[in-house]
Amino acid sequence: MASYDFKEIEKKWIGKYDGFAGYKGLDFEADKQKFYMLTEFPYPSGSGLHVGHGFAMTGADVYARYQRMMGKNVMFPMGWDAFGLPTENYAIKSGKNPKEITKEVTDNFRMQMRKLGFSFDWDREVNSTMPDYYKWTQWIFVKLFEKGLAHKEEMPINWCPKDKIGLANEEVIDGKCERCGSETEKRTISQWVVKITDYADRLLEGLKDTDFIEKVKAAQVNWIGKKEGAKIKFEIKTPDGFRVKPGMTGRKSETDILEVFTSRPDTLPGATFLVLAPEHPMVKHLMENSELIGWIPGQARNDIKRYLDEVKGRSEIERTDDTRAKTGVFTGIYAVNPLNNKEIPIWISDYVLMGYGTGAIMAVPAHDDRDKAFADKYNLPIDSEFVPDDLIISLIEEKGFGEKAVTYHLRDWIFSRQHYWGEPIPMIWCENCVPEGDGFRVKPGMTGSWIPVPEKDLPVVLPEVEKYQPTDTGESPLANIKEWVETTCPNCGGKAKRETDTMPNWAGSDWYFLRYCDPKNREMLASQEKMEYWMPVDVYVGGDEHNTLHLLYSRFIYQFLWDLGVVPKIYPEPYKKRLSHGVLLGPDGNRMSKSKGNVIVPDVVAETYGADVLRTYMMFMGPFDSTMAWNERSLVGVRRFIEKIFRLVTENAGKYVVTDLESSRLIHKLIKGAGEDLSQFKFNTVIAKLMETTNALLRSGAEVSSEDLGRVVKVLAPFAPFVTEELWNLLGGEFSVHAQEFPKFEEKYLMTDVITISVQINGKMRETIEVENDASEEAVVDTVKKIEKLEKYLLAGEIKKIIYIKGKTINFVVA
RNA sequence: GCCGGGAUGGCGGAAUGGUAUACGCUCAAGUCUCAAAAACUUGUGGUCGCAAGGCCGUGAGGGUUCGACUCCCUCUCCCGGCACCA
Repeated sequence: MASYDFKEIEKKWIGKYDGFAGYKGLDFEADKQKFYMLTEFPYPSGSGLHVGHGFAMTGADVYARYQRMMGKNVMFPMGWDAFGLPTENYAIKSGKNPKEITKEVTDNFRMQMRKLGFSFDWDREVNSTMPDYYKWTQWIFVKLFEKGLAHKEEMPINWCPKDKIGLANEEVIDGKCERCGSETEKRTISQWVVKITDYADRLLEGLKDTDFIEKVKAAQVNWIGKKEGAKIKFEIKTPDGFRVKPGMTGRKSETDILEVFTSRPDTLPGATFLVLAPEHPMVKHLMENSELIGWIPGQARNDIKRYLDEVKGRSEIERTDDTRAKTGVFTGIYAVNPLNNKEIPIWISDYVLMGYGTGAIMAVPAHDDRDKAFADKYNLPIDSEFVPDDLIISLIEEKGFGEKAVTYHLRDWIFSRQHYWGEPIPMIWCENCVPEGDGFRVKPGMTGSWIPVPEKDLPVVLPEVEKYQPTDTGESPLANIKEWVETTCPNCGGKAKRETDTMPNWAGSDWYFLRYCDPKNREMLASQEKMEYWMPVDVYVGGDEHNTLHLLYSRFIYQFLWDLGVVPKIYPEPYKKRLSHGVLLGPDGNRMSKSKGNVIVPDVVAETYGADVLRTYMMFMGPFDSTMAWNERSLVGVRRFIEKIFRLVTENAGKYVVTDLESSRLIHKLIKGAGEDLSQFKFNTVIAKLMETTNALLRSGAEVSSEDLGRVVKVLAPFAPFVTEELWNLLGGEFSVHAQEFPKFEEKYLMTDVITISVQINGKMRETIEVENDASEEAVVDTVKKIEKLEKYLLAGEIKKIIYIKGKTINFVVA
């Protein structure tokens, strides 16, 4: 019999799966339960499929195959999240068109995935950079605009001077650009902003409906960062006495009143000063409003100016470094603590952030370390008084100087990017129109307005440009294409200009799981019927790095589409279960990186060992969600296993009609255990069990029927698709093993007449004995008492108690 | 600091209240061979012992239980996420 030759086998079968019906999810299959298995679609980079992709996708593939074998109608799609900076940067360097680059790299990825035997349904392939796809990404944006959830705003943004791109808060890590690592600066640019904060509570609540693993839920909850507390109003003492109530006098309330947010209103009596963020509007107001000149003493005025300049020049990295000594400046004016009427000074410091709460805090040095540090530095008083927590809110509300309030860590989503390789934002600026009601009206000379591109004109196709480089003014290269920018207003037909910003990377991946349900639909993003059939995603496998942002954004968009009635109202969340896969480290135990030279390339491994060995090894390394280092020796161990099972089947195929009892027991035990483990994503122990069974059968020279060999082959099939197809074929099975049902175990083989139980004395294991399956306590006690070597323990004292757990153990308590 | 997850042989790991270390790697001995490799067989937690066997042993300490890797409390360390977020 020939030995295991993976090259031959993989070559023989690989083509048979092109267009193979068994891997396709059938819309509306009535006889079967649907199962939507999703794994993140990759960003196709020039360096090809990474072994990390291979690992995650193999896990998802194994599960999808298992579900198919369990009789489900499985949709397991794949696509390309292909907009993004690396491609753009490569285009800038090489002068190649990003479209062509994307075509090349996706072809390469697809070929690599085919080699690794992934059972994707290629009929459903999507590509976020194709106009027929991003038409709907743009359409969703228009809907956000129409519902008042998108608007353009002058916003200080994080600016990466190297990539020349504005970044969302979440794209800045430790004050550095997520992509290139350069330190970011603050710049004020007019940006599209999406009001995800309107959905903060929904996004929090919705988690209760899901079956996400704990750490994923925690990541979402943390990011949303809901905090309950109170907003408290402090009156400002003016030079001419106290202003009593907002709105009661000629002056605007903002002049007199400072509002702070606190999660500890009970510490209000201990508030000994107020601190404003340098960007707080009150600061500007006090400094620039001529009416208020004189409020702030001259010296303080100079100090404030100097401090504001100092802060402005400070990088994001410095500002968020909490080990840095606190800095600040006294404004020279005072506020009044509404609880005890004490006058407390108002300071400005950059440890208070404008983006959170109200941008102003009441400082309670007795209860807060940061306030304490500030108080110590500037010799401010400390007061540890507080009032009982349960009384304070009602007291505050009763007296009218504050109210219960909730604040969130989650910020609105900056949606503009000044780059070429992204979805154009489908908006047009018209000087002559203004919004009115649900629509627009022609009213020249007024403010002008942003008008969405009508659905019939979508998609706004990304035009070809000569240079992909962002402009130095911070505008996208699209701004240089005059004939594209200049257009007509959809409302008045007059001259108008297109938006030149493009969308962030996340936009295309927000809703791709919906498109898979109906990838070729030209009328809508997906038909109701198809979404109704396939949604929600049953299992979503992805990386930890997407547990906050991608997950949150896509849940938000789904909830928004739900409100629009675009997605069917079956399940309020897009994903039922979210699972995060582990990380593969290089052989040296470090993260794989080109500079460390420890990168494992899946193609190379597959060339040497075969796709089956590679896949099986990756699933055997450890738990699917853990971090593991690559180990070539263990890989060889898995190759030995595949060779053994190959030998077991080829040597016994067609030889026996009936399997001996002992072997049947082993095989049925395997089927039971493997099924349980597979359903819980415990892939490593499935393989361990397969190894155990294979070794035992080979060692005993068992007589195993072809039918039973087939059962073993089927258990291995999700892991090693090629070799199992070959073995299945050899056993006389019809193509394909991957269209077979997962074997079922028979209870009768799991029962044995004689079982081994442990004998414990005072809880300590002393001996194992063989007893009849259903032996009574008396019988077991009898047996034990006859064992000579146990006498010394049993006679050491009186037997106080005997605990007999049938089938497991008997414990004698001797004292 | 907050949140989440961990800590088991020389190594990756298994065991969710009942025989700790399954499975794989490593290492050793043996079979085969002129020899080596591969393959196969056996062994491989520590310690005492010629042996039979004993004692110890799942990060540390305590607790619950007839019995704890597993449940509870306290602590240490490691990994991941978030963070001058009031």
